[in-house]
Amino acid sequence: MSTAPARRTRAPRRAPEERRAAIAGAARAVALSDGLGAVTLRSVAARAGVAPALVAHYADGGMDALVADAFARIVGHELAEVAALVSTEDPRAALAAMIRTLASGERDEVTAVWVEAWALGRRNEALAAAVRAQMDAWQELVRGIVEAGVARGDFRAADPAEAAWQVLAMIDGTGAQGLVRWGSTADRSDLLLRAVEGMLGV
Amino acid sequence: MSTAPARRTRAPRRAPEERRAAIAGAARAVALSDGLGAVTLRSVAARAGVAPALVAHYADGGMDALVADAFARIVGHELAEVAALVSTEDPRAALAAMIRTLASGERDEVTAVWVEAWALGRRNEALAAAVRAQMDAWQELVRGIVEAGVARGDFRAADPAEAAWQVLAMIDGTGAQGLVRWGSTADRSDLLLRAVEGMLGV
DNA sequence: CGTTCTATTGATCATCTGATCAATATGTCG
DNA sequence: CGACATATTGATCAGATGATCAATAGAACG
Repeated sequence: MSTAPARRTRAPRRAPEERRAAIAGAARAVALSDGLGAVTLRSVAARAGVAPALVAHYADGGMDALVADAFARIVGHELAEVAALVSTEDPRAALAAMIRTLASGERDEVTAVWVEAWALGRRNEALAAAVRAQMDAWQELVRGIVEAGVARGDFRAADPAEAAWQVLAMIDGTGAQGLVRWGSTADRSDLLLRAVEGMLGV
Repeated sequence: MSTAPARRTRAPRRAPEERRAAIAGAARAVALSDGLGAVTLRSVAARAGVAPALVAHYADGGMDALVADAFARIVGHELAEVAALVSTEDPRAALAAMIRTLASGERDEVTAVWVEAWALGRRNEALAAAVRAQMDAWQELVRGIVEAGVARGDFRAADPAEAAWQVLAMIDGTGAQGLVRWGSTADRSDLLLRAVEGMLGV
């Protein structure tokens, strides 16, 4: 039965920056597949093919910082993706494209990361700071869309900054609900798009 | 310095149902003050003034079930409170009162419990079931208000059931954001009320 | 080749988790 | 008062967590 405890061969020696990046990438992968709460010294080490002590060695601010970094990388990547998707479109189409992408159901892992970040952020100050930063970045993106829409007369919003927060709250709330309720996919995007367009007076 | 490890006197013998209720109450208290994730065998035992083994003895479905029960009690209590607050008012006032209450900032602990429940619900099926049940109950309450408002001509909503989900998503999303962003209180209620009234065409 | 630097590791620690079980203490009933 | 039923407990287990430190191994350089 070869109950071999999966002996690991010694990891090849790497330049510190390279190893650091590999570990950060492993943390990101663990967070996406098993959740932010599963980002532990040992799980990250296993994913990176490295001894747990090495992860501790490179995690300067402790595991809290590594978790915060994994969150920032995941969400930052998603933001960049959506920003690229949205940049060329006119405001209404951009809003619809963004919502369709975010609620498509393939992003459940990212949504779960967001929800876990809000929860864990209460006990992990580094994570809380990262969450605030990413929320600000998202709000900026949405505000830009709203402002463009208002300028064009497509949207109606007295305060685009406030409207952006409202849109994000709607997106996040729907996503959180979907985590426990609708298994994976779903056409939550319709529900969501109608609500947001209602809020923006489309 | 009396580093006395706080020796506990033996807990007085109680009727099983009474003890069961006391333990459930302790779990509720721990969840409210330290979060759902802090509801552990030992923390609940300490709060109840009882040996950890006794908590395990009375937690029939394991700690998962105890956590789910604590969640259901907390959220169910809040629902009953809000339902009572809202029952006599006309729809517009009821909606405003509900939102003012929920976003008042004194409910941050309950909001945190919701967010943690969404996160933990992915690994705790009993909790996930409780979350679904409470979401349904809330949706029913909101739907009632929306329907009354539509009947009266105060609100405009093609599908009150869908509108209720949208209102809840907005409330939940705003609450989740507030957990990490705005320290405790805040006049999120204004932001929230304006958004919801916009959605309902007030 | 031999030396040096350092990336990597195994071992270990203290602490936490949920859980089980025999032993004990307490209340009740005959 | 004595015996029974059972609520309660201490001890203990296996597993997981973050973290530290001396020892090791590998590569680069003289």
